[in-house]
Amino acid sequence: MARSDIKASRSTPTINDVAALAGVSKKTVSRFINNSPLVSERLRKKIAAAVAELGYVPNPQARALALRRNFLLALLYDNPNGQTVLNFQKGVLSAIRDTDLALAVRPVDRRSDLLLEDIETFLVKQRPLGVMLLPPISERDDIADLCKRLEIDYIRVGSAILDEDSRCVASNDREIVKQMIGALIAQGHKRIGFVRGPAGFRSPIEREAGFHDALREAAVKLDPDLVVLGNYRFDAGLEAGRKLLALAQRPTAVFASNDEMSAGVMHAANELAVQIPDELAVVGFDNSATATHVWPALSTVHWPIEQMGRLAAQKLVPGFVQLAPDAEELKTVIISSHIIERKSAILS
Amino acid sequence: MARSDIKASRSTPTINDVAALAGVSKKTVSRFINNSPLVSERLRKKIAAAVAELGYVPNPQARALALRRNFLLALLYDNPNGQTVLNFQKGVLSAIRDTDLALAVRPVDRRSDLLLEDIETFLVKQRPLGVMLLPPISERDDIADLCKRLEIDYIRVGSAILDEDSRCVASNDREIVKQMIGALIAQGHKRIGFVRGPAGFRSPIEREAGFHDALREAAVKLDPDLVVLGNYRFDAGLEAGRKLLALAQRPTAVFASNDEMSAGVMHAANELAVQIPDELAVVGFDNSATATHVWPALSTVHWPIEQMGRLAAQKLVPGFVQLAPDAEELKTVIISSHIIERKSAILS
DNA sequence: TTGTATGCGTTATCAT
DNA sequence: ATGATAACGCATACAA
Repeated sequence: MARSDIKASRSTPTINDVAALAGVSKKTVSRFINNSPLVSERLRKKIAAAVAELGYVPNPQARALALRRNFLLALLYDNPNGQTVLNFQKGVLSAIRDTDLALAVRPVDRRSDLLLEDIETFLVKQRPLGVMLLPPISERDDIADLCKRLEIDYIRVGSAILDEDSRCVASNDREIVKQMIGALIAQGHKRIGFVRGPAGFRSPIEREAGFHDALREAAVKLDPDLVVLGNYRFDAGLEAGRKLLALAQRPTAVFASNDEMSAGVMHAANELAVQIPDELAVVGFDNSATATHVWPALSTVHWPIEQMGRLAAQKLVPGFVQLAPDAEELKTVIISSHIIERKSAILS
Repeated sequence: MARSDIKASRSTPTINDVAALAGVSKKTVSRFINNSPLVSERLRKKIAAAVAELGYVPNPQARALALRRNFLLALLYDNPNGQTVLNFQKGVLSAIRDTDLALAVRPVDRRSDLLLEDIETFLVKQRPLGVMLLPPISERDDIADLCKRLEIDYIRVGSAILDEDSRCVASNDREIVKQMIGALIAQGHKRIGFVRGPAGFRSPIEREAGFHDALREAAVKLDPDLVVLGNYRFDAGLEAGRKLLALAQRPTAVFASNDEMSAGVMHAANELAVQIPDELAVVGFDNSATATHVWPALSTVHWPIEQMGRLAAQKLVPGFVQLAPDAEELKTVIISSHIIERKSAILS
């Protein structure tokens, strides 16, 4: 091995070893590593050979110290639907696969008084290249401002455009819900129940707006009794279903603002032996695993959260993604959802 | 502000600033930071005051460089059930909350030829304090050996003890499945279908062993037709259910090795209008979200994967966990599952 | 118990 | 285009 005549570096080779073997300075090797154009083709080759021979891998900790920045993407969320986090995470990871980047996940508590301090501590410590904010905390301007102050890039993810285009990834919830409700109306439904998401957040608002849009467009009048509040959890869906099915004039269809609540609505129907979809059509939103597990399988909106994760990562660190998407793609802000028809509601 | 008379450090304060303000050397501050006993009470107070005044936070990147070790826990997994990863992750995060530690997640592909190189590259780059291996890759000795060679602590998580006590966290799958099947037998079931997990892994083996144990103990003879192979996914459960229900002598109960497959079995029953639990009792394993979403709600084994995550983190970095568990607790290896009775099978 | 000098592996500055 | 030298912020070895 030629290694021995260099420096007897038993441990992992450093930039110095590469420089010595290639007969150049550290800085030149550094330039090579960072793809600087300021390296002649001749030296480039020599260095490449040295790197290969030594099996040199740049030390990210040292780079982090020198650059005051870690090769890390951070994912901040406040415990929304577990599937949401997981699927988003999956998208991010697929984007940074074969990359020097790592993903750090960080759950936070939006109800804590120390939320901002918490996040600041985390960001100051980890100094990630960028931060991805999942709903509902993506809606908070103070968190975005904090990132700006700390000079850390961020992407806000949501059901609507929450920031300038380069800083956000969104889905078209309002439009797709309008389409879904429209499909229900086209099937003859006139009394459509709507199980809303929790108050104070954007996605429930967007989805409800789509509901209203559809009714308005079809000139179906809104019965306030048919709109009930939920919190995106199964039990809320169950309660809402019971309430809706106890109405003197039952709805013939119910849209729940996410799949988990849809499952609750279906349970309520099962309790009363109300047949789905014959006596009650049920549709949801997310297309989570639950959607296929319930019986009958749930007709729902496919929320492209995984793709949103991939896009978020790509927009955050365009230079790093392997399959460098073309500039056009990086300008994308909205990823469209689509409707999936299964058995819980006939839509076409 | 006294800050100005120190060094006009506009940016984030470093250990030097603290040393200057407290009138001590860097090293003493370093000792203070690392809770060294070699610091007098007098200096300790002065330094604490300086730290507080400056709002000093040690730079983890610098520490990482000096210590050749990152303040990071890594979670390695090969795409098992999404819920599993998520719940485990949740447990880990709850353990390292309010800690300097961060969690990096890393999915790998166990079928790739480059699996080991992939993991090595990741570990060499990130240099985490420790790595947690989820099943099924936790079962691979070559990965454990790699960690040893790289001198990175690891914890193997599984359905059985896979390594020395200090290096693993396990659940008692065999025992709990035996109990579950026993409960079914006690309810009078004699023909019990068993949907197995994928071949080549440990958890399916353990769970099937529990099944056999129970039959043997109750002197119920095993009908090979009642054991069918699955792969932990919904479709496999559906297929298995169809197969079992097509048998001349139908089973009166079915155990599926995870909830997702149980949901599939329930679909098969629904297709044939076989009533659950009256005509067919169905039980699962995991107690995932799906278990409550299906109708009737699934009686299942609660697999304490979140607690396992917490314990894994605690065992990996006992010095870091906030709520320092007593030594006794850290010796724990097996976290017991328990049975949850819902509506899909009467168990008591 | 406390301090000094040096190292960790990289990048930035400013020469040449 | 290339290189010498000084950061980056902390920890370790060794003195005192």
